[in-house]
Amino acid sequence: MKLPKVYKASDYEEKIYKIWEDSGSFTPRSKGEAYSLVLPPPNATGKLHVGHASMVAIEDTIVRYQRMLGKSVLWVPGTDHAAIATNAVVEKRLAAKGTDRHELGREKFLEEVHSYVAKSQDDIRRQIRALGASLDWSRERYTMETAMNRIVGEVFIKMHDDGLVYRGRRIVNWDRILQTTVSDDEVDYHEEVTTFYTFKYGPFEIGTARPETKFGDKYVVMHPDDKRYSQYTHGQEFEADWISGKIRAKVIKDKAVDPEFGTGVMTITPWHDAKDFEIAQRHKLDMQQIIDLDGRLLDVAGDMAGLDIAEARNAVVEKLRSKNLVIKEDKTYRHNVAISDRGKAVIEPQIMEQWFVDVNKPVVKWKGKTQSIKQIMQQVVHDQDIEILPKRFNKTYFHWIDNLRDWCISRQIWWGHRIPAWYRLKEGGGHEIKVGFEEPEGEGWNQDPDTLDTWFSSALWSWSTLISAEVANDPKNSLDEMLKKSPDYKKFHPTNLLETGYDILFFWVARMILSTTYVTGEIPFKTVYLHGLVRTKTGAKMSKSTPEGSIDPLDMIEKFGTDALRLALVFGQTPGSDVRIYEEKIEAQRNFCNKLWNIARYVESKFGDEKIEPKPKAEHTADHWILSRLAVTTKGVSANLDKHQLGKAFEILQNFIWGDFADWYIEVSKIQYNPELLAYVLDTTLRLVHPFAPYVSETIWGTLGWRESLLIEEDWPVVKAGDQKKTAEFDEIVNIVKEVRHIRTQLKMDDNYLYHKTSDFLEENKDLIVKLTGLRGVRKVSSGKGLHLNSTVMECWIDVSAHKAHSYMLKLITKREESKQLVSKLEERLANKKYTKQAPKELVEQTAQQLADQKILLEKLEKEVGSFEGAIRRT
RNA sequence: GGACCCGUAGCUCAGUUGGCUAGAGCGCUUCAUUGACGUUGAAGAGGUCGCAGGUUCAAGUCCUGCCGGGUCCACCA
Repeated sequence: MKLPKVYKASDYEEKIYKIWEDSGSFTPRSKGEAYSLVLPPPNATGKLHVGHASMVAIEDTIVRYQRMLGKSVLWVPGTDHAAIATNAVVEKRLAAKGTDRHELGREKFLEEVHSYVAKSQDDIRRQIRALGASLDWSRERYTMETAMNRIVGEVFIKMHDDGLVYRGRRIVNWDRILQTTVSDDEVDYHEEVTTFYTFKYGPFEIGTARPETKFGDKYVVMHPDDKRYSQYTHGQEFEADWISGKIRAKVIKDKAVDPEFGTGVMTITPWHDAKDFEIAQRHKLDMQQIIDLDGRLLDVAGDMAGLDIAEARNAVVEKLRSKNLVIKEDKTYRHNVAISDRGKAVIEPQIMEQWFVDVNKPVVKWKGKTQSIKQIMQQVVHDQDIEILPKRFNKTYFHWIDNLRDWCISRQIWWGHRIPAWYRLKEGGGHEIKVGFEEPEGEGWNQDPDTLDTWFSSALWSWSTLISAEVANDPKNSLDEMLKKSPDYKKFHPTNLLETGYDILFFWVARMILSTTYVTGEIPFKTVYLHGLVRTKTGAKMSKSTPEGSIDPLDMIEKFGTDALRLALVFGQTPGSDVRIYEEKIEAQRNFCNKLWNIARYVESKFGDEKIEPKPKAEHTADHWILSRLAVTTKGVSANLDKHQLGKAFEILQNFIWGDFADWYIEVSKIQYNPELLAYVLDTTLRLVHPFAPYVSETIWGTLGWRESLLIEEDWPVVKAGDQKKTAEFDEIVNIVKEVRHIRTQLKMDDNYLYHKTSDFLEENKDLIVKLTGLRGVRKVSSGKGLHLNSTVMECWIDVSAHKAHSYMLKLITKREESKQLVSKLEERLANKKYTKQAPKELVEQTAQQLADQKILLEKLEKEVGSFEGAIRRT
């Protein structure tokens, strides 16, 4: 025997992956319809986590299926430079060495990052490979490679030329720890209980949770309709005693103020609050910076200048208290604090000059109309050019776009694509700005030190990965020429599928739609499959900080094998819903792989050295039955894979392999042996299972050696008309055998004879039944009046001792009661005129038929009970 | 404050546009098993489908309200 008794995944996986990769199976074939998708690029310095495993499992399953359908499939690998995250890691390493980026200088710092990335990039590549991902590594890309830099820069320049990218002075989210701006989407809000103060401010009472920002406040704002303050007019000035002494303040009336909240009056701090900024802009008010970029108070704070913002609150309150200006303190006030997603610092809004993408400017051509990128983003999903799975995310998507503001794309970190813009001091003040790769002519130009938001470059991923590096690196090529000169782009774009987590719908998916429609005039992908989060057994999020229940994919691969891990992740997988993963689940799938392995072992042992050609040649009843089941399974698996319902597809397949093939057909084959068909069923099963469990299926395929080619390159099974016929007879056998087993178990009759009313059909299959039930004999009963296969229990007359008969009778009585209930229920239903009139005809007919059948069964049951009662009385 | 999702067996979940006696896997109990199988096979127990109304011949499924759990967005000085 060639196959060992147990499938040990780790003995085969690495070898198999190498065979696949060397064979060129991962690169698209020249023939066939194109099918493409990109791997959402993992962080180049990241470590593989179970989320990656889930992503790869889903995508690889789809990719292998499409490949087996004969398509020319491209799945593009790549890694992401993850600007802020990587920048932070390297800065931390520098700090440990007692230095920092400023001491090192920009160039040295970037060298440091590059070498750090290069080192860890290999790890993630290896780990993705270990998952069995059939990615085309010859086309691997990296978001920070030089070609990408060129593409990203060109897009920036193009957007600038079209007026979509502009330099503006606006309020942005400032992270004081990372020392950079972050986008709205990178800000989280955490609820916090804090003190809400009410202060006396001139003739007013104002409320605030942030006294430490109030130094420069010189406007009080109230709703114009608020009757309590109707004696004050807009623009009216007054004097107030405030933190650093007497100030002159002004009354502003604005509808943004909620009269219900607090006293209905507030002061504003435009420099450090988005809403205040808007009010100030509306009324053209002065704005003053209170807090510097390190989070310290500026000179405006007087003797408190230089104090850290976190420490300033008490000082300010004490000062006001000493002036008797504190009226009320509510210590139970709940509000949300803005926290930076990456740096975990409290976000301090600041007014800064930054680069923005204008989402409302109608300058983009789409389907013959000139529109804003916001409108196009809405339209492509609305028109169903792009389908989002599950559908309910459409609503979330639209809602996000409705609230979308101009996107701040400049970051003050060094690691990233440097902004291709140049500044020069203008005579008489101000700056002159030029946008372009090359330093402009003339003296005194300096390049913008800032870099672009990571998502600005990630947003180009669907098509930038399809542009060949040589074409992109040639400075003569414009963006349009790059697209035209790239055969991969022409063949594979738009991509067919984008598979990613719903948590980055906004970060990435929406922005890909934004950039791609603008630059290429095409949608980036046709279908978006949003998978859920991977959770622990108890439903908690898997995170580094709470490792309880967390699953390390690499450990699991070693312990149970890649296939087992992948199957556990695909099991129950449906778009948009979270999946729980834990060891028992993986172990169960390991057992499934082993089951498959042993099916193959059995078949192989049966064949010995015989050369068998797999053929769908059916001879016996059971043969037709298994062929039919195989056809139904193939149909079901294919249909669900087409719908991206991987969980369902696999469930159908697993039920077939375990329940039909192993438990029934293999058992039957021990009596009625049809080698060609047995081989055929195994051959087809391996094809069906390959997208889900590539390693074990390929290993078996190779060991059996029935065919020259690799399984990965083989064709997906096709269902032929007629494959589904002739199953009724075997279904009967299955039913009878099940029933026989059932009664036998119930009565614990190990050696009793089982008398059958039997027909010629039963007689013909007698050996089979004897074998399958393990019973010693089936005796034909001569008094048989013909066979009623449909009424299950009645098939068996059992000669048993009285107490066994009694328990059997109880069983019969239970059945009879159930049957009675059903009969009366059905009768009632049919007696209902509204039902017979209004329900669909087929349904009524069905019900009538069911009633008739049930009545026959009931009659039989009653007779049977009667005869048993008689029998018991006799003994 | 706005939106979305979920609540079905001890656990994890299926249940299509309302329609046959509400299902699966795991776990548990019992029986069998040296013959492809880290076991596996057969069977059993276990459910007022969160609660209360409504629509309908018919509701786990549709509608309304409530309770409980979760997620996203906005944001209040």
